[in-house]
Amino acid sequence: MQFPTQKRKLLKVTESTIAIASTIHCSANNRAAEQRCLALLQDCNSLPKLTQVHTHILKLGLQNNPLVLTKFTSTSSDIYAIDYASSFLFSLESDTRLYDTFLFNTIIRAYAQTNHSKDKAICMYNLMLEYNVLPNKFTYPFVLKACAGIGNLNLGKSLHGSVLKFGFDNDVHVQNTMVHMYCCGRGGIEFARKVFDEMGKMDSVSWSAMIGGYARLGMSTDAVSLFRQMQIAGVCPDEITMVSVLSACTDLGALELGKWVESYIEKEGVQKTVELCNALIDMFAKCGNVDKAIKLFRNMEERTIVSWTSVIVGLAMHGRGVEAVALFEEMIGSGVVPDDVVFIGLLSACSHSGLVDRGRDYFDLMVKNFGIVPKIEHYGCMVDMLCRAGLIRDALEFVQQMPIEPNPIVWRTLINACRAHGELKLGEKITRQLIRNEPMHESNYVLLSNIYAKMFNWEKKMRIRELMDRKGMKKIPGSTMIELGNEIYEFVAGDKSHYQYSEIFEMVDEMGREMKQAGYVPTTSEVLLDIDNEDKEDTLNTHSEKLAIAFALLNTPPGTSIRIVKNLRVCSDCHSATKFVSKIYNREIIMRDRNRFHHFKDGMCSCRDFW
DNA sequence: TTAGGGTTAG
Repeated sequence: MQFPTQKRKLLKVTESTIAIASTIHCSANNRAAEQRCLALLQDCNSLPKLTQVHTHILKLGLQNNPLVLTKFTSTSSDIYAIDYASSFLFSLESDTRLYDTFLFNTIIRAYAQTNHSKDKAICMYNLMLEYNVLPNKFTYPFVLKACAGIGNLNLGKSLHGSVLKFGFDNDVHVQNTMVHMYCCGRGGIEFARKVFDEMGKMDSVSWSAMIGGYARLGMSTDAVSLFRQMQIAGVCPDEITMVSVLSACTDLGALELGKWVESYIEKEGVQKTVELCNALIDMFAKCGNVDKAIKLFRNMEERTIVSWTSVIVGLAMHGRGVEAVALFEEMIGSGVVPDDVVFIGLLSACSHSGLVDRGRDYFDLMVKNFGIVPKIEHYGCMVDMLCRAGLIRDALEFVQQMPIEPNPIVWRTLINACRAHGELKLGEKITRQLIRNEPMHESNYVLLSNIYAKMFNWEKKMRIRELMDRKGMKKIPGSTMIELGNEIYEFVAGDKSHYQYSEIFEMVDEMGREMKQAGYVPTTSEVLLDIDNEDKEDTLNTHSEKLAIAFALLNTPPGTSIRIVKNLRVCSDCHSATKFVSKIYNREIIMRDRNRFHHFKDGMCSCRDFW
């Protein structure tokens, strides 16, 4: 952060604005005019109004009036107004008596609330110290919030130092914002926890800040366990706490826990804000009960674009693309203006349901009718859609014609499709190029290794493995979670850590025998190791999905549904095996993988193999 | 005459 540069910028604005002002006759120190301007600013909530008042300020010669300028700054979130006001204030260097804590706080707050100029809040804070204006207990929540938005941990630590120096470390507002700030900085969660643990008295905001921090980072079990501690501590959670807890449930796929949270909300009378309803909808949709999500959505009195998006994305994940499209049309019909995010949901709905032509039409509609500039995510959806439909060459052509640089995610989508649809040479070529550009990303090597496995080229495959070992890279282990009773169990491949492991492995063997009788043929090319066929089958049999399903078959009543959550995409062998299990054992199996839901029933999967 | 925590995305 270069404060002097910032100051120069501010002064530049000042000069041009003074030039405008000097052309107008000024009647300075006009008390009545000041009052009039303040009154106008009171009712100033839009940019056109603000511009009008701006003209008044200049006409009346009030551009040097700190009261007017402070008000002008604080009423607007418009960066132009904030820059304008701060420029004038700091051009008055001759009269530094004007600079007080309140004035700085107002400007710091205004900058902290902007989307892209939070760094200016920090500049103003530095300027404040340079002018020897003392910060007070209100200054730090503003400046820490700005720092949270920037996500700069070192800056945060230095602000923490100032908080201690000025003695505001006992103020609960400052402490809470500090927890929040540390949660937002890369690698800051432990510092956040330290501040949190050392707090004397925590209120619901303190707990929410910490739980929310864990939830955002995907440390969902920590979020849930902290929520339990909050209850033990006797602090009453509010609707904001519940949003974070629900977000953690969503991440874990913990439907039972999510349902418990819902009943807790009802029982405790937690205010059901739009945001809380949205979080509930998202939880139900992503934990496998999209119908419940729809029901909640239909019962909402007020909906936001997030509500619509949550349901559309939910339907997309369940492969109910036609309904997602219908809901999108209903949304447009009801006058809601779509944003870029809802289009990502809509395009992914088309992708997961094989609606290629609809998807292409919506992409055009987005650009032509709604003026949304497609982001890489939208292009990614289109590539994914073409790939799933097996149109690899179309997808490649699409990528080559994209006006923006394809990111590695787009390339990996294409590579995966090449592998799945047997375009192995093309896949190998793209992957080699990708590895040259992104040599330290482990999944690129895994992709190449998978392609060689499919080519039965064990030698090249081994070389990739060795290369990964030399570079110290490891494959992310696949794991599957299952919720049973009040516990969440997690399995990894070949997992023997569970107390029931011998029964689970026996069950897996039994499943294998039954499946073979029913005609199941193991897809051995999915196995990444170079071993003979019999061992390969063995490795496939102990994939985390199969262990979790065996565990569920052992511990749940016959005929009941089984819900499992996989951290990566389900492998094609487990996908095929689960179809057989659903028929043989007469169980509905609902599997969420990294991309979508698979509802297995009677030997079929809802994804219709569009995965 | 000022303050803290939350939701949607391949």
